[in-house]
Amino acid sequence: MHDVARHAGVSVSTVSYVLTGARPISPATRKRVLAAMAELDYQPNAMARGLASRRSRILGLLMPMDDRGTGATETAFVTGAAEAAARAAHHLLLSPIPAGDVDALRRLASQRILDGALVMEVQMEDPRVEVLRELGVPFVLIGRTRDTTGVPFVDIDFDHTVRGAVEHLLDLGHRSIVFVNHSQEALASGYAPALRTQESFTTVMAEHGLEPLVVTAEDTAAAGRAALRTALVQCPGLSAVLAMNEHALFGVLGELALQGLKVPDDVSVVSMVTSAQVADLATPALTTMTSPGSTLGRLAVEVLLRTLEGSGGPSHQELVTCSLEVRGSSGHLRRTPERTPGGVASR
Amino acid sequence: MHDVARHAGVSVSTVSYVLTGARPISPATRKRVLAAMAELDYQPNAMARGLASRRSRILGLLMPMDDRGTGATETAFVTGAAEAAARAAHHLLLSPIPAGDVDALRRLASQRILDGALVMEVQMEDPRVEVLRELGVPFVLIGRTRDTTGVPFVDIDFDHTVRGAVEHLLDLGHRSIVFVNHSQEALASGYAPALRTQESFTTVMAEHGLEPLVVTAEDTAAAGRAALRTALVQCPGLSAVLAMNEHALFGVLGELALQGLKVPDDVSVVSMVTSAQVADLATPALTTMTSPGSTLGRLAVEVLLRTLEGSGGPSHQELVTCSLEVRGSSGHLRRTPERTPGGVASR
DNA sequence: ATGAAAGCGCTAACAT
DNA sequence: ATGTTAGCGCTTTCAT
Repeated sequence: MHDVARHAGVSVSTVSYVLTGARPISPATRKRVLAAMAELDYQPNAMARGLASRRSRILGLLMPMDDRGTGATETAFVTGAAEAAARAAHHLLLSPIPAGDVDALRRLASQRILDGALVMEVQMEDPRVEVLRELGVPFVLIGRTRDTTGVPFVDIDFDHTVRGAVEHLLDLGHRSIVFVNHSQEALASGYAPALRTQESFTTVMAEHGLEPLVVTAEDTAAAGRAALRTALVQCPGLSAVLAMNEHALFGVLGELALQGLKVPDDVSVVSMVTSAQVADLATPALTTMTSPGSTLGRLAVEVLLRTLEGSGGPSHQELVTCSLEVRGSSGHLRRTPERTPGGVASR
Repeated sequence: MHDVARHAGVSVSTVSYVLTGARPISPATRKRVLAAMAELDYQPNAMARGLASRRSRILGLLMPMDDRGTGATETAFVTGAAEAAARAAHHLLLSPIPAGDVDALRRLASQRILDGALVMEVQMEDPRVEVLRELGVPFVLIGRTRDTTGVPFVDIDFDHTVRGAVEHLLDLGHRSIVFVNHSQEALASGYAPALRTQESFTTVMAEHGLEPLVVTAEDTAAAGRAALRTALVQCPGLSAVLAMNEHALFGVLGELALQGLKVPDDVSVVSMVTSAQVADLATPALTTMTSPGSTLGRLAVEVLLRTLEGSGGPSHQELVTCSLEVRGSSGHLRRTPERTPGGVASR
């Protein structure tokens, strides 16, 4: 920077000010400085800037890496966030700290390496909120806690998503709908998307005077197969599956085929918060409430950066909707076949 | 840090030295300093350390986010790398810079924010190698270029992977094997895994005196379906599919079902460099050459950190194998049915 | 509109 | 084994 200043015949502070834009510089000198920078291939040292300005230009992406958070939907968040950060000349620091490891987060946040944080895999009661607040690290949740007063977040509108899916199935004439959710443990641990969708499902079904059948499953195909068998026992007349668990859903599809039940002729299937990529893997392709993809990540970064700028205003809260994309896995209710519970469909 | 020093009755440099371990400290004073740190909840300022030591303790994860690089296998790399970095008290900075954007990489590397870089989505001729070398940023490739002399890397042993898969199919009696690869464009752009596996496949088949049938497909189910139809036209007696393209493979599976061909009774299927998670999505579950998961990412970080420590030695190069996991999608050759090319199997 | 200089919070010589 | 101090390369008052 010293060299650039000499090269342009100005002081170092002037060079700094054309870099930061923190005070007006005459067009003439600015041009000379810029030229000198280009000439010398000058790039400001990030650590020095960070130390002097107390702004690292680094955003933390708090992404617990339990395998649940690792689908195509989450990857899209990351992609969106990374690109938005890059556009704003910021960096993204990926931290795999588990949601419950308060000490590790405290250590990270105390290092003053982050200007702000994006919190993924948010739980209903998430201890990270309190830690970040206490340590004065601005943050935006990708997801939301149970109590969202004063907490900035962007999240999927799960209620809207469930309603869209259920109404699609109702429109097709289905009345016996089973909801395949994540595992009991996921629910117990406060995994918000599972809890919220389940509650919405119960509510919506009740609104239509229908019985809300719910089964839970680990995120594996085997668990999905078992879940479908359970569902068929509890409701032999089952004509539609609504899933909040992609991995289990592929097991459900396999089990349906095994039982001789055709999709969508015998059973309609809708997968919620699912990417087009994943929808495409099944045959027929899955009707989905399509996850917002990179939008959510981008949005989160934009909200966070706005918070860092000025603000003081009310914390930004925003719900993004999933949109219904009808593919081959859902269709009109055809018939209500007699079925042997838990066995092969009678012919 | 000043406060900690006073609290412990020592100088700031002593505090610094217990932090860095750069010179011996008597057990007694070290204990006092540590106690003072704990007492005051002291955490060293990362920017200040970075500036003074010229070591940011940040590793760059250069991960171009074209959608190809976004499967479960790549996610596992990231997980492994993140955890290894955390264990070594380092951070991971996620950069989505495309492999071809030399300027953006130059800008990033010149900021001296990275102690080193992990390079993902490596191309056969990758311009990033030259840039990083020129700017003096140590790096390890996850993948490898065509010419690997003097370039540190960790990669999958694709030749071993292809041999394992082909030999499994040969053992089962299959002779008519089609290789479903990534798209023509991916090959043309120098996507190394696609090029290497295809070459190995051709070689191995030739070694056994067999015709190497190869079809390419975009990473979509639709392309996979089309690819299978093409393959059946070119080789109606086809009894096995070997895939290097997960997305297309699910299309292949769908098309096989449509054509009335059962897996594995009529056609055996093996997917290469595939995670158990993805293998499980299909019914029956896919026989795979299972990708090394988080190992590769962890290894890359360890190699990079070792390079940063001392080094000077020969650049570390390591190939990790995929191991055969036989699931339900592969079985003994049963028969060679007469088939109507491109149509439904005759019965 | 520009310059001079005092830090930012550490590390690492150079001391003893 | 510990202390003293000069930077690290910037930003940002306080000047003019």
